[in-house]
Amino acid sequence: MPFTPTHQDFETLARVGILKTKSGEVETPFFMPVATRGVVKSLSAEDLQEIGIKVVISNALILYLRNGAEIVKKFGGIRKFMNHKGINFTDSGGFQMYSPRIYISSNDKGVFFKNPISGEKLFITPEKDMEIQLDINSDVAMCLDTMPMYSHSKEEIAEAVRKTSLWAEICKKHHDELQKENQEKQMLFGIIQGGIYEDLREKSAKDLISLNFDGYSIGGFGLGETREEEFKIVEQLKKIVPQDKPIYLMGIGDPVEILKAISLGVDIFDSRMPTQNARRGMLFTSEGKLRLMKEEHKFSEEPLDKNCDCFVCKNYSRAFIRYQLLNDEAVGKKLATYHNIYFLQKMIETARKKIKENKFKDFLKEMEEKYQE
RNA sequence: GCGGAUGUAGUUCAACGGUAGAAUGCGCGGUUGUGGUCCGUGUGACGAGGGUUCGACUCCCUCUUUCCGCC
Repeated sequence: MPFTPTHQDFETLARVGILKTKSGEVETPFFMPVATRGVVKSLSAEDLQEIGIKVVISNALILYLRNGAEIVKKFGGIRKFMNHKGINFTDSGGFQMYSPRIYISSNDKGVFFKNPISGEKLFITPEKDMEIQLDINSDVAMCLDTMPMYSHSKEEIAEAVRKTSLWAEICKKHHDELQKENQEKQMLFGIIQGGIYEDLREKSAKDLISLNFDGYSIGGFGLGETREEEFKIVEQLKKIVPQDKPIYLMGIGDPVEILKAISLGVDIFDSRMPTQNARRGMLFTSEGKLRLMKEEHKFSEEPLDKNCDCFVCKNYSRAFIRYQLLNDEAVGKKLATYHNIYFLQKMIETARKKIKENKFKDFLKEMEEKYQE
C-alpha cells in the first residue's frame, strides 16, 4: 500500500501514517516547504536535511516557464538537480490561475498563460502538464485543476468543479499511459474544489474518487474564507475520502490552522507562509507570533525563541537578525527562514508524537492558547 | 569680502497668491498549492523677522542656513 495509517488518535480524527513513494517513505502528517523553482528560498538542501525536512514541493508550471523543466529533465529529475535527498512533490500550476500577471484565460481544453519573461503566450493542457511533471520526475504530481477565486459566485465555482473533474480524468488517463512502462511510478493526486459549498465539494470529491487517485488534495482554501467555513468542509471531506488515501490540504501554513486540520484528519500540508513571512520579519515562536521588525527588538539580545534549539536561536540575537533583514541581507533572510521552517518541522514532529501518545487534543489546545492575540 | 544659487515631513524632492503632495523612513496591521523585495494604514514639514495683500510657503526687504564661483 502506498499509504498506510499506523495510528489513530482516540479523541480526534488526527492520525499518523506512512506514505511510500519511489524515493522513499515519510511519516504523516508532514509539512512541505515550498520550493517553487527548485529551491526553498534562502535555504540549501543541507539546511533542509539538518532541519529534518523530508518533503518539498516545486511548481511544474513556473519551472516550465523559466526553462527549468528542461534543465531538470537533463539531470534526470528534480531531486538530483536540487540535491534533495528526500521526496519531491510538484504542483501543476492550476493555482497560478490566481495570478493575474501570468494567467490569461482557460477553456475546456486547457489554460492560456503568458510567460512573464518572454511575453510568449502558452497553452497548457492537462496532458501537457502531466508530461512536464514527469519530465521533472517528482514523486507525487498534482492534477491540473481550475482555481476559482473566493469572490466567485457559486455558479462560477460549480463551473470550476466541472472543469477540474474533466481535466482530472484526462490527467489520470494520460499519466497512466505515459508511465505504463515505468517500474517506479510517480503518484498522482486529484484536487478537490468547490469553495465553501458542501454540495459542490461533495460532487468534486466523488468525481475524483471514482478515478482512484493516490491521494486527494483539498484546494482553494486560505484565500479569504473564514476558518470556520474551511474546517466545516475539511470535516465533511474527511468522511467522503477513503481512509487508505492521504488527504492534503493545499496552501495552509499557519501553525494553529495546521494543527486544527490535523485534528480533522489531514495528512499533508504546504505553504509559502513560513518562508515568505520569515523574509518579512514575521517569526513563529513557542509563545506565538513575533513581529521582529518592531522597534522594541532593536537592541534585543534575546534569541528569536528562547525555547527553540535551532542553531539560529542558539547563536543569534533578535537585534542581529532584525538589522540584517532591515538591510535586506541574505543572511538575515536565511536565519529567519531557517528558524520558521525548523519551528514548523518540530511542531509537526511533536504533533505526531502526541497523536501516538493519544495526547494530541491537549497539545492542540495549548498551541491555540499561545497563538491567541 | 564680492557675486550667484538655496532653505518645505527624519531624509530626498514637488506644487500653489486661496485646505501643502509624493517617495523613502518610522509606527501599527496583514501575509496561506511563492511573478517573489508584497499589501493596507497611521505619523510627520513651509529657516527667522518684517512688508505688500481680503488672504503669503508662494511676491518684496532684512537677517540667517547651506552650496558654488571669484578675490
